[in-house]
Amino acid sequence: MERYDAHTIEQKWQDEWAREDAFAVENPAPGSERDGRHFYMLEMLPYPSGTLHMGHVLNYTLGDVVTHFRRRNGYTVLRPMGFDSFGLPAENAAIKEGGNPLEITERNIASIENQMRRMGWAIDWDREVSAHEPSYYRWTQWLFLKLFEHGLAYRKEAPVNWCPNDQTVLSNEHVVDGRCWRCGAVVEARNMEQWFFKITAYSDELLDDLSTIDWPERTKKIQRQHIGRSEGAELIFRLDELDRDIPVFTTRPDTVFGATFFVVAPESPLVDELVEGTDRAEEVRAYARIAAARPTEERASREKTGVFTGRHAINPANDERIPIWVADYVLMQYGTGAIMAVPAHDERDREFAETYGLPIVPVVGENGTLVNSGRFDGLPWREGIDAIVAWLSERGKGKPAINYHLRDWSFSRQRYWGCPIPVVYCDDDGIVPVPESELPVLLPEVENYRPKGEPPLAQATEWINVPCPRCGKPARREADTMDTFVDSSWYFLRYTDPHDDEAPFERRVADYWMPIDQYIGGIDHAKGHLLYSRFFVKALNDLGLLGFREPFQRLFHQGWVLLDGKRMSKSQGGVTPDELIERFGADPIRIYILVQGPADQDIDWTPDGIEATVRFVRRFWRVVHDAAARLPSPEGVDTPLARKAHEVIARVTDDIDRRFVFNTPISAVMELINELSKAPDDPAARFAAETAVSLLQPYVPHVAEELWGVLGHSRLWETPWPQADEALLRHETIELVLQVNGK
RNA sequence: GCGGAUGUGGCGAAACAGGCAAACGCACCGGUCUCAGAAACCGGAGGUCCACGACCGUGAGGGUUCGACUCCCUCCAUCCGCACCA
Repeated sequence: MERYDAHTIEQKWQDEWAREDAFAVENPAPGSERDGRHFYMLEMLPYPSGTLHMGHVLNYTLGDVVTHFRRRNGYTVLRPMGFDSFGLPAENAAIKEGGNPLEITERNIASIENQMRRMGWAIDWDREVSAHEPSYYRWTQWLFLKLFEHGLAYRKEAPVNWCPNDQTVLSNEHVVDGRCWRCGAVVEARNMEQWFFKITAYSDELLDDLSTIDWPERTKKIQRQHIGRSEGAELIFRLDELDRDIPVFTTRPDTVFGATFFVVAPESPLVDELVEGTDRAEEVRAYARIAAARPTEERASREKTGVFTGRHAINPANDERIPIWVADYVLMQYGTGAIMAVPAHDERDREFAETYGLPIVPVVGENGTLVNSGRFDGLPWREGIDAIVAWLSERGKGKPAINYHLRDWSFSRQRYWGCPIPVVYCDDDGIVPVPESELPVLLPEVENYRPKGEPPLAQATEWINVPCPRCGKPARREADTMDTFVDSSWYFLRYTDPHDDEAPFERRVADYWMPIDQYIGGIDHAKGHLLYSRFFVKALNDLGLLGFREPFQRLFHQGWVLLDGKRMSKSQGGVTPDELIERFGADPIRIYILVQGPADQDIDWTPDGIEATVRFVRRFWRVVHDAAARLPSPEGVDTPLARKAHEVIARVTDDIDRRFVFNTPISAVMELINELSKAPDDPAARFAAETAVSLLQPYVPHVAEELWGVLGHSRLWETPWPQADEALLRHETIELVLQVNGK
């Protein structure tokens, strides 16, 4: 028996799989129907920082086990890989260390690819794509143009987060406690023209279709909460002095009789209109300017402030004149940017009313019925909602309405390393799309990646100055680039048809593979990537480019790998996958990362654990070699060891297939190995060894393949999955448990 | 404040549809082998006690049941998400 040498074995089989292109799959011939024997397995694609980390190892090993399991159960499995290769980190590295983002990115990709091969993951490398390659982002631009054409991408002025130190706009995710995540400077609010995708056009559908997909309930909850649909009414408040109506949204129209004042958001255009030409104009405008500039985080944490405008509105329910205030606790982005304040029944309104001495009139009594509400007194407040809306509606002063928290997706970034937005600004023609035939708009080389009050691309004078595609007069290209989440909102479609140079993908092919049967990735993408991708698929479906409306049929979130209680989202000293492969080999790492506990739960990285796994693999190696020296087991032999083997087949299969758990199968095979080592003379010894090797192959494909050869077989990676014999699953004796008084 | 998840030996965990709690593994203890150590192998182990056995044990308390880690109710603790959304 040779010594178990992970590196030799792993290299040997990785070379073999690469030579055979063992995990590549063909696209269907025209006319093929999706037949239920096809499986699209996908894990979220990595961002190419310098190296993989243990979280990646868990993510992709999980997907790998599923891939092998499905393949050996007769499925054709599409399991591609690519890189989310645009984005800030490469650009920042270039600013900091010199070099350019392209070189840094491509160096990192090469390094990660190498690590992925060394992990032995069964990937179809023929379909590899990277977001920064012109052959990919050409189609990102093409899809943008389609969305623009249909009004789903648009440009408007909106408040953004501005870092005065880095001289750039930050996404909401990059503002931490009101500060820039990189330099720590306090972020300012600024109004800027930005590009948006009209994701809000799909609010209801994004909400409703959650019931059609097999996702963890907590993820659906996060999306539901993020979309934040609330039903209520729009009520009209009359402003006699200006001969004008102001609508407000409320979820509690039953409390309208208690609306004792009215509040407008500081950034509302209404503010100017209200105070124009009055003696309060200066004071109110000064307040509004300061309050509006304050970041939302700060606004929420400090005491509410406000100022009286001198104007009054008419409460539509009781015709009372109520004062109009401007206050920082009212948000412009939600509803109409103005509210009716009901201090008796809303905490925020109460706080404000108490601070400024405004009247508080209760309109819902202790028993939940309406009071001080005229003809509606005595009605339970829930019934009051419909009754009052109907009554106001008859008088033209209100109607039922629905509001959402979800806002349109701002996707323009004032940074360099991203997909150029293919439009040109012309003085005469306005925003002009770049003609399809001129795609891709290539990202040009620039001198300096650091933005200085304008995006780096604005410095690329030769690139930015072009004739208008429509009239030919001098015009300028868009200098903003796209958020990287745009790239990752459709990559799974490109995988289905990665070499297509006529279209982003052929609809027939995309429809064949999609939707993804099993998607695996972190829950941190619950309301970002996972929502954006759903929006993209729905929009592209509406454009006739796809035949389905949800991208990810089943979703699973792996847990985090923790070191000293902290997430290993970065490579950490001593425990990078590279170093671990070098010390222990890929197979022990693969098994370790899954045996620790349920895959959707966080696991602690411990050095002891990996040592134990190495010991187990050596033991596995030895016990199987011993069994290989035995005579082949007779077909259908019925011994305790044979029955154990069949029981373990049934358990492992059920665990992976139905339960989607990956730790207990390893325990089950360990039990089988233990029993085999205790009963080496059992006639089923060889069968038990074959079963153990076969069942463990998805976890440790290299050593399993080698041992399969030792047992006299070949090509385990395409050998059908073992079947449990029902006859041998029955226990020969029935245990009769008698209990008396529960004992 | 709103929403969600989790709580089982010294540790990671298992027990899937209510049926012998702690499988499998770590750490630990003992033994074999060895000059010695490592490795490997064999064995032990929830707690308490009058120890052949008995009792207690799944965050706490109650309930349903012949029987509860599992189902129901009330708490407690920890973690996560959202949060001036009218």
